[in-house]
Amino acid sequence: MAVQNIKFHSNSSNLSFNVYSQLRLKLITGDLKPGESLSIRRLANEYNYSAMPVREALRQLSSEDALVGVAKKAYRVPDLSSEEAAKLFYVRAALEGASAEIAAKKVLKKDIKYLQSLSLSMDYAWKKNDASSFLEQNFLFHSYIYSMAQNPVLEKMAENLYIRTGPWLAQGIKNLSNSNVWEKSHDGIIKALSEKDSDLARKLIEEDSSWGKQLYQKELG
Amino acid sequence: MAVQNIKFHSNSSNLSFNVYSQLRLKLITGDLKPGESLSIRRLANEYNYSAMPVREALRQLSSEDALVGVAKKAYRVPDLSSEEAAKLFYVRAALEGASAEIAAKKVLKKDIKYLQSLSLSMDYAWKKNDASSFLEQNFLFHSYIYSMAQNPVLEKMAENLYIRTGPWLAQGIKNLSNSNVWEKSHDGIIKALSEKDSDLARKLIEEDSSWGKQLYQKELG
DNA sequence: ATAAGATAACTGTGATCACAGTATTGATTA
DNA sequence: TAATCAATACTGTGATCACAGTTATCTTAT
Repeated sequence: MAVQNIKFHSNSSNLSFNVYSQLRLKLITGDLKPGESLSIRRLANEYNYSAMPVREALRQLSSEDALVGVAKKAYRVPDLSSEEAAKLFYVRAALEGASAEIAAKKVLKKDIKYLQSLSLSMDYAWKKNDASSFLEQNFLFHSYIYSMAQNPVLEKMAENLYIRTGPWLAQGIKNLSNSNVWEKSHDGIIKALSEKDSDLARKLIEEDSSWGKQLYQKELG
Repeated sequence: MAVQNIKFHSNSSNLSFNVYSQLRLKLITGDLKPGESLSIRRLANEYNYSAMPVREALRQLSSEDALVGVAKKAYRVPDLSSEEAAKLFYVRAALEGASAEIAAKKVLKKDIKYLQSLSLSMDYAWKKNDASSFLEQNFLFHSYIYSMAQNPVLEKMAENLYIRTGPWLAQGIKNLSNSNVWEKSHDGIIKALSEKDSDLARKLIEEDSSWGKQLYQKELG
């Protein structure tokens, strides 16, 4: 299961955590679209769980602002304004840049190898037009760079921001997957990291974040 | 009730949110000490609520890493190592600095007035040796600066980091409240803000964060 | 007196029900 | 035909129970 690839944040052996992980993945791969509404009972039926785990998963996601849940209305995927999304991408770029800068100073050979393999898989997925797989591995790529900085605080925040930008990034990607805007910018990032060029790594990662932002804005017209 | 002064993050009219807010305040004011364990049923009895709202509040706090909750063991206030705490203070200082820099460019007269009133109250609380009130208003001071940057993403992250450093800051303050290390550093911050000196505001806020860090480290020595 | 083991008192988790708001549907009326 | 209002089907929230794992206590044996 692809879900197993996503790194754990807390205890695994909970049903709540299962649901939480699966929903997170759906946000990343674009299975959940901005504005879409989620109901506890509906998801419980769908996954064949009881209401309780779903309920806790939704609450957790909404406390992370990955979903919005007000009063007694259904939970929803946030439907951000253009400015709100821009702020999200802005902060994400800042934290990603910081992570990459630190990561470049600590990088090991095995890190480079892993990132290269992810980049290859992404290329493959792109050519196959498998947006879902492409997006999941894009997350893994970025997430791994966060983890390289070895600052759990930074890492969790960056991941959270990625999740929140996920649905918009996905929407952008899926609408453009036939044209070839995907310029393997990750290869440049890997090169900068392997050469321990921290300034360049920061710059390129920030650009990569902005790329998602531009895709989203192009979407708006 | 003092709790009402703390700004809302999500829906208010929930029992869960009440509990959440009260616990958050207790983390800030040092009513909850590092390593202390919290139980759902115990808190439910204490607050005269049912288990459900407490349960959701605890889960939310632990998803924000303000508490830790693993497997089927009791929730606990994190008992961070010196390095972990340092990382926390480091990231907090970075985000606070960014907030202050932006805030300095958008500051209004009413903002200055409010911050001054908080600074006065803090001074009063300090002289009265009322650590709890001092700490609560310190949070409000910092929190208000986050909000001035008008970036909800940044704001929430900074607040989260403040909550997480809360118990250590509180411990540091309470053990030193008779000596007068409190140098009204906030007045300098207010001055920098009112003069729209964004670089200085960033620098002073970062120092203020570090102050808490030093208090904590002195504690360890 | 001390260590080992069983028992009892805790812990979070999952399941299910009743309730009160919210949204949608459909009928009724002008 | 279109608008208004009642009824119905939804929503999250709160309460309560059973369960299984964890921690503490107390007894028992050496």
